[in-house]
Amino acid sequence: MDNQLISFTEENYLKIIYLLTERHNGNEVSTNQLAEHTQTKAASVSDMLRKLAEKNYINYRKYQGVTLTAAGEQIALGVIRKHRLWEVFLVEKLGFGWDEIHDIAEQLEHIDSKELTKRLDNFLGNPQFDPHGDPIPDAKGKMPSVSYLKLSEIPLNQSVVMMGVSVHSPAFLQHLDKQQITLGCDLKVLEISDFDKSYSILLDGKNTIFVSNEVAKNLLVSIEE
Amino acid sequence: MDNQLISFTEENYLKIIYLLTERHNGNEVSTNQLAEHTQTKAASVSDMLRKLAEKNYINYRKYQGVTLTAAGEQIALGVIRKHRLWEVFLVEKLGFGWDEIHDIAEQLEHIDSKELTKRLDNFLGNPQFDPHGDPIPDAKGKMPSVSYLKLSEIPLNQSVVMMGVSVHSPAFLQHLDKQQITLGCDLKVLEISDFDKSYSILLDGKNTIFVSNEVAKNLLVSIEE
DNA sequence: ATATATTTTTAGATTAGTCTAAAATTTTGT
DNA sequence: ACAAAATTTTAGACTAATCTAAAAATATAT
Repeated sequence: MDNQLISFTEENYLKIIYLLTERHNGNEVSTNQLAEHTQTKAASVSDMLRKLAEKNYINYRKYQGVTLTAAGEQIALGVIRKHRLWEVFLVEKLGFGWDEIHDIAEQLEHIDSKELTKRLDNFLGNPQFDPHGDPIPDAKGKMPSVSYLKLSEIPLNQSVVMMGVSVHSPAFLQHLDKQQITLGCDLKVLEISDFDKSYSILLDGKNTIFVSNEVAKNLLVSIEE
Repeated sequence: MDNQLISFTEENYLKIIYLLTERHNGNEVSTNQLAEHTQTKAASVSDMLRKLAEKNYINYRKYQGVTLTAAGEQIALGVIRKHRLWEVFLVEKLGFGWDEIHDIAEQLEHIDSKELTKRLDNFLGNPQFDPHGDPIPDAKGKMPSVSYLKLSEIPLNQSVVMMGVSVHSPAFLQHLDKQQITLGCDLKVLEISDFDKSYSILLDGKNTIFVSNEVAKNLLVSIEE
């Protein structure tokens, strides 16, 4: 519709490069990492990197990994914007669980229509965050600023609000559902076991729940003002 | 998601074969017709027909055109169902005009998730017709029965209700908008000009409007009970 | 520091979907 | 009915995205 210059596949690579670069605090992304996340082989990734570099979407020095150029980042942010808006739609309007939406949003993120994205954004009330707490870039690609901390870095007895998750696997999200841990809930770490580093947590000031260290590391929270 | 056996492109061919067969009252669709509607060349269509026939989605006798098998029809109906449901979404929920939605729905119709389609259908109130008046097949592929007549076939002074359009081009739909002809409005043909076969029509019992024969042929109506 | 292991790139193939040009078949007009 | 016109299919080629296997570059470990 709006643009035939970039393929579905190229969009995917740029999105993944963006997300992995972010995860690595701006450091280059390697060929093997991309192969893993694109579900292809390293050889295929190399080919695609050559192509994306030719189109000036990435900075690529052979054997040294890649980062996005400004042009590539804009495309990635557009895809991520659509992905996260559709996730809001799926949860808020269609009643999907946060563990069920990723694969559908992976498809919807490639629908090409500026007007659709704009109207969808409005229909949803211009949300700033998706159902996993991830920030939604605006139409110009600007991300809402976030400063989440891992629950595992919070001192004992400090009340915090649950803001997001750093893992999106259905298994993890379903585990949180079972424990009634949801975005916006109140958490206070009462104790960390010497034995297995598991956490005793006061949930919403009412119930005490127990979570593993693995869970605590992947809960993103912020301190109440 | 639900099925990787059929490509985006194959789905498109099956959908187009369905719609053209319907338009020709069940008669075979020719290679050239398909080439025109798929925006490809006849040679490409021949290749694809061989492939679709191998997969038993179409009945294909060389040089004789094609019809869908039961399997092919089910796939086509699924795509058409999604296309029309998304069109309802775009108009009813996002406020698009009926002239703006086709190209977006062409993309959305290939999103693969049974659960999404089911929830979308519910969210929209299980509509039976899309914004152009076309019937929406149900989850099993059953079409609501329709018996529309062309306005050009209706006797003078017979009141009818506007039910659909047989052309979906933005230009035609915008023309109807300008004349305030919308689905559900009341139409009565007062006179047909001997000179140019243009129609004088009483709209909603209030205003007299004039439409060309070309327009009258593409307005689908039904007689009020 | 250099041999070994790992990672990345290149070379050469494959598949899906498309194309042009030419051959085959069907339709049409007299 | 048959020559000319139109349609459809086949043959051979191209592009995008992928693969395996082998070569090249980089990283690691004693």
